[in-house]
Amino acid sequence: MSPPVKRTTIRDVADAAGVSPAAVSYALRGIQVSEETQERVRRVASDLGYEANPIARALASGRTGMVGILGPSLEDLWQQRLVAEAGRVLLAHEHYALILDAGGDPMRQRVLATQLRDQQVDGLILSPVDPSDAFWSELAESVAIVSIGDALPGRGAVGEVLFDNRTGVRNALEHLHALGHRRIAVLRPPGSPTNDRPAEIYVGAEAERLELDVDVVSAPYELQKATDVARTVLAGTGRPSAVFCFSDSIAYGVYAAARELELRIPGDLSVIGYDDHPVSILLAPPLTSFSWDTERLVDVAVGMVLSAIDGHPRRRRRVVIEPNLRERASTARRRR
Amino acid sequence: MSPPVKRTTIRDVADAAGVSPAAVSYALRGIQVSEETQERVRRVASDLGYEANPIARALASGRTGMVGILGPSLEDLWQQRLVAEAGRVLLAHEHYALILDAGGDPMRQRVLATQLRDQQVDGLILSPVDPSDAFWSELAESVAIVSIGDALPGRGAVGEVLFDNRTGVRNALEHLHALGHRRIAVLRPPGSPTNDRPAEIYVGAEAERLELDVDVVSAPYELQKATDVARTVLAGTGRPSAVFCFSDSIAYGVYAAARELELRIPGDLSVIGYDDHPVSILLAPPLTSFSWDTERLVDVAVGMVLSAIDGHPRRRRRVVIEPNLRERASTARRRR
DNA sequence: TCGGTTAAGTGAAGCGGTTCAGAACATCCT
DNA sequence: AGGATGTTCTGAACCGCTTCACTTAACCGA
Repeated sequence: MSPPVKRTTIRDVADAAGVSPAAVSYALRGIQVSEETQERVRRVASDLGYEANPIARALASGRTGMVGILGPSLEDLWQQRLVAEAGRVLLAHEHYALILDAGGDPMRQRVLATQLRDQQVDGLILSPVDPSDAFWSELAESVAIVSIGDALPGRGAVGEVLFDNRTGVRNALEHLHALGHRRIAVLRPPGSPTNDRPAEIYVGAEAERLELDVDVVSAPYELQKATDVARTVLAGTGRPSAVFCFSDSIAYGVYAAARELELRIPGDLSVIGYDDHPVSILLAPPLTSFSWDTERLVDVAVGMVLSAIDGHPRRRRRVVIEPNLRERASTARRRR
Repeated sequence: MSPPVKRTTIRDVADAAGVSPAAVSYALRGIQVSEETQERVRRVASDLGYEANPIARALASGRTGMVGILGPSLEDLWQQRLVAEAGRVLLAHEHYALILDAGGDPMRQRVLATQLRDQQVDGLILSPVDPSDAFWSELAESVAIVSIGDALPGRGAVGEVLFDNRTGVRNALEHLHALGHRRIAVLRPPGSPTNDRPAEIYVGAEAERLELDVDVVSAPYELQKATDVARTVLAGTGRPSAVFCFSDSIAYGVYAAARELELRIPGDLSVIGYDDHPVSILLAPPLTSFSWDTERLVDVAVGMVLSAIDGHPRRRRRVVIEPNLRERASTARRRR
């Protein structure tokens, strides 16, 4: 590897074109020099197969062209989709994605975010973080942050793409209520240690309004662990007749647990997911879930970081994505 | 963003500790200087909250600490898993993953790989590439490459993690043969333009041996497009009674198409996948598939790049992963 | 004709580390 | 005692690009 093939540098191009390195630098970026020189330099550069060294460029310009993407756990299928899509969009805008996941540990998420900042990423896209943690707004001081899913307090983030969780929760619970379900479990991913996530507040409020007996339980994204949690929830006395999961991945765990316990879906148990992952429709039975326009979401989020990086109008933008209940076969009227 | 917070540099630390910048550089990496000085420098550094600038370090040392991971398409669930896992392992070894996907276009894969090399990644992990394309072995001259799935010709790659596709194909076809299937479609991801992928050769040989009527068709990873291809395959005259897919994602497309066409699985159609993605077990019916030890695969692959990067024994290593047929409910005896 | 603009291009100083050659000093061996 | 050897640390030259301040030359209007 890296044999002594001397990389052609900007100086080589400068010499060959009979101009200064500075001129080459300008020419290749199409500024400051005459059309004529630009043309000539470009030709020489391509003849020599010159490609600017991104590292040197980053050091000199202070911009790396990299955007960090940090989600709580890439075990979650939806987040996998999210990062894949984001990487694609970033690349289309000549930026690279540095993708990290916190393995479900909120503390680790902080550490990694700091690391990413120190790694000199130009921007950061954070998929659900704990909005009550001041750490994030502080971090936003030193790097352009776009938050997905949760609003960051203060004037921190340069952009926010939020889910209308309140509506989602309402629709889900109303749907289950209408089907006769009264005892419902809500499985949410592990989040804030303080337990005061907005989602939970919404759940409480709606439960009260609809006079539902709702239990909120934290469940990891990992299929195996989610299954364990679901097993516990479903095996206990006073088993809920319906489960609402804040992630399709978690709902898959419920499916697995239900199978083990020989509970039929939707006969014995109704299940609702969140995210509407493409494969959810292929499950047995197809999963009722909330869908978002993920592509648009990613487009918007990436657009926000990039424009912030380019120093564009700092006006903070907030986009709210509406949930869309896809009713399929995993929910049914409660059997008595 | 990036307010005028002057980063603390190595020089600040040097001044504060009363030594030269060089000494700090050495001390922090634990070489060349006395224990005593190391200790002192470390203390000062942490007091000042000093973190070495990775970009500057990369420029000076010629090593970025980044490893590129390039797969044909992140639409494929298994590849999503692969990169997620690889990113995690790399991070554990203090390296970052630069993840790209070629969107199913082999040509694009070449372009991106070059880009990644120019981006100064220390190593490259390539998930299936066309092994007959000399481009890859040439690229291997200038960067440490580990190839997953296909062998690279020549003494190019520093490592290879191969699937024993021959065995996989044999097992799959024998399994279907034993169930009475004679007319079988094989769906493989889009690969080499020259169509001489080993997998195809194996298929041909096995088909001949077992006297099977096998049709090999190229199908994209994307669920929607895979469904389209599957629809065509299943709707034609002389419809196969079984389909073997070289990726679970593609098998999902078959499921979707079968549903549309009202073909029952496994009643009217047997389906075998490849990769055994965790959710495949939850499908209706659970998908028969080949499983690999993905975690081990990733560990090995990452280990190979890293040791090559560290200039360790250049002996090229080749590991072959054995397939493991997980027989589930998507295959059944052929109805007559 | 001449000062004032403007456009095109140059030189050199960084960016923040790493690393090589050598200085300074102590230690060892004969 | 004196050269050989070793250890610890320093100075300065990079790594390859960007960018600021400045020079040159061309052009302009009065």
